[in-house]
Amino acid sequence: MTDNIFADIREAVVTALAHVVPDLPADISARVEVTPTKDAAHGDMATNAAMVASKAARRKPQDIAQALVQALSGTGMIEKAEAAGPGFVNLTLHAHALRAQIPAILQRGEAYGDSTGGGGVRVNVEYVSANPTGPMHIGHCRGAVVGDALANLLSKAGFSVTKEYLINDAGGQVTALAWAAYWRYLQAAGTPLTEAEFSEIVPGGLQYRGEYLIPVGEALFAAHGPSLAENAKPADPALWFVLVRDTALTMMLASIREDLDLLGVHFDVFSSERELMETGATDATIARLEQLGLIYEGTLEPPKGKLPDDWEAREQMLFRSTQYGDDVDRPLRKSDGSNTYFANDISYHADKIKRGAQIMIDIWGADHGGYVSRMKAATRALAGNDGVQLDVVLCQIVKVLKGGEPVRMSKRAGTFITLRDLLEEVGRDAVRFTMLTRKADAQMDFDIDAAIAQTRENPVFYVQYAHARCRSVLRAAAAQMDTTPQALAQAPLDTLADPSEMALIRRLAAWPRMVEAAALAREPHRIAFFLYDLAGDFHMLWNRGREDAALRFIQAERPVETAAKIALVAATAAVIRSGLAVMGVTPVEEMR
RNA sequence: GCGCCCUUAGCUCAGUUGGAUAGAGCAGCGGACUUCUAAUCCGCAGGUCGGUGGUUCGAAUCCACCAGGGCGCGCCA
Repeated sequence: MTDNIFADIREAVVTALAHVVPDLPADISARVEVTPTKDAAHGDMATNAAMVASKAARRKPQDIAQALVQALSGTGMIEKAEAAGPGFVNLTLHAHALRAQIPAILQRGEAYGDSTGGGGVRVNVEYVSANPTGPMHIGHCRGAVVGDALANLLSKAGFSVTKEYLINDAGGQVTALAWAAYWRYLQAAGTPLTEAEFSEIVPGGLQYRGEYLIPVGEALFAAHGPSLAENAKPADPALWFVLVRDTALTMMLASIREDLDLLGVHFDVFSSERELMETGATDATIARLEQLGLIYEGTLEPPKGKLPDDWEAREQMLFRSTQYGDDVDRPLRKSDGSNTYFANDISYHADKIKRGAQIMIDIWGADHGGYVSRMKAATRALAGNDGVQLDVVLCQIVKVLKGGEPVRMSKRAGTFITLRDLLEEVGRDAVRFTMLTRKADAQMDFDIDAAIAQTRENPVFYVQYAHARCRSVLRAAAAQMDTTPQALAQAPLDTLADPSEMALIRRLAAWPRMVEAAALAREPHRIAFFLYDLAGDFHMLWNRGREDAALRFIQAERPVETAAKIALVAATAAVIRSGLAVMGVTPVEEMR
């Protein structure tokens, strides 16, 4: 027996199938599925066992189905088995077997649905990894929520999960940040220059013009006075660059961590790209690839179609990613001899493997989609026979709407809506839940009004309301009975028999299976939809109590029935909390 | 030009990894409050799953081609 009633029944089916079809190859029985039925007329569960075994057994699916029906009917939890359609076996469980999930849920509480299926395999989930060059914005937010929920989901599914953030504190963006922070410093020092005049002396021009760097400039001036400039005019970068850069990085990272904290996202590991580079890790990684014969000096074909203005053929160090399924080989060195970002990123992934990751999952923005195949190629090259695997989850763009109109500007950041703006307006729970109401690889419209609306349209509200209703009933019931989980788990449940009660129990029993399937697919949004459906089942049952007094949860004259119903309500609340915990959303006790 | 992602009801989206008659919400129409909060619920109506072929017992799902939308395509990270 496990928490997962589907896994239990599947075991029974596979065992029966082994009797019906001796010598069945293992890969065939691995394909046997036991799934919930869509239609209650088909019983509680259906299995495809007869159909997947048909070819290997050289028997008609219907024949095997008939034999399975014989073998399974009336055994264990199965009350009835029927062959149907092209070879399905529909299973109807004893009602008491389904009801038995309720005490199981009450005993486990939020841990219900925890699985050992992951086998403790070490998974590294890397997400956000925003450049520390400014505040977090809406684009980062989706990746943060999806990554965090996926990491929680994998933990629940029995994987050993590390949550990791890579600080991209190297490269040209950081140089640009230093110059932008230096501009704010000059302003704090009372420079006579205009922004345009300053921009002319900045290599590549002034970037990052948002107001968020003003505190950095002020902090630099407070700490160092006018000493980093010459009469409030730009001084030799040798005098200030490292200091300004590091101050800006430190303050930006602190601000990002504050934002993440407000979002409820916490990492186990922060890795620094610059530290990794300074240890020479990238050169070591390139040397290793060279040993594998995967490095050569060569010239890439120009991209087809419209050429970049400054295109010229150029020989550079290339990685044979085409050997691992990529379209073209990829450069590891720029023309000035420094490493490309790709080279550093290979090295970073090698580092994650070295630290013990068996599965790496990267959460990226959709604009990095073109990068997936080369990084997977690099991982395959590095992993050799160890079988370390890289999965990439791409998060598509989020458009923020308010009153149906796109929202773009942020006062603080200038060009984008910040995470903090959104959190202030919508709140953490609604942001997190709403971000999980779409598949990651589908574009999302985030409507601020819809996210805070208190109607069924808003799944955040609808699920929270269901939980609050559960708690409300439990508070009321506590006046006349012991409502602790331990006490409720002892309640006789035979009186739970109404179709809407049984439908709710079936939904609850499907939760462990949902956790495993969503974790396998790396799709945390499924949790949001499951909870929405579960809330619907509960609201329906609640309202049926208005029409039919026998379905009301608290019935003063009938303590036995009441105890059973309250146990069901408590189990419902526990599963909702279990799901919300994966999503990082706080369950509410009452609506106000 | 090439690669990746997407296309499902009027609108916004699910679809349990290839299963049975494709499901929700909104919008539309009709109902349910003396009650554990009606912020909810029930019913009706709404579909050529972008298109055409293919794979097989079986396709919204897999493959090929086509159309439309998004993202990307050597010294950005």
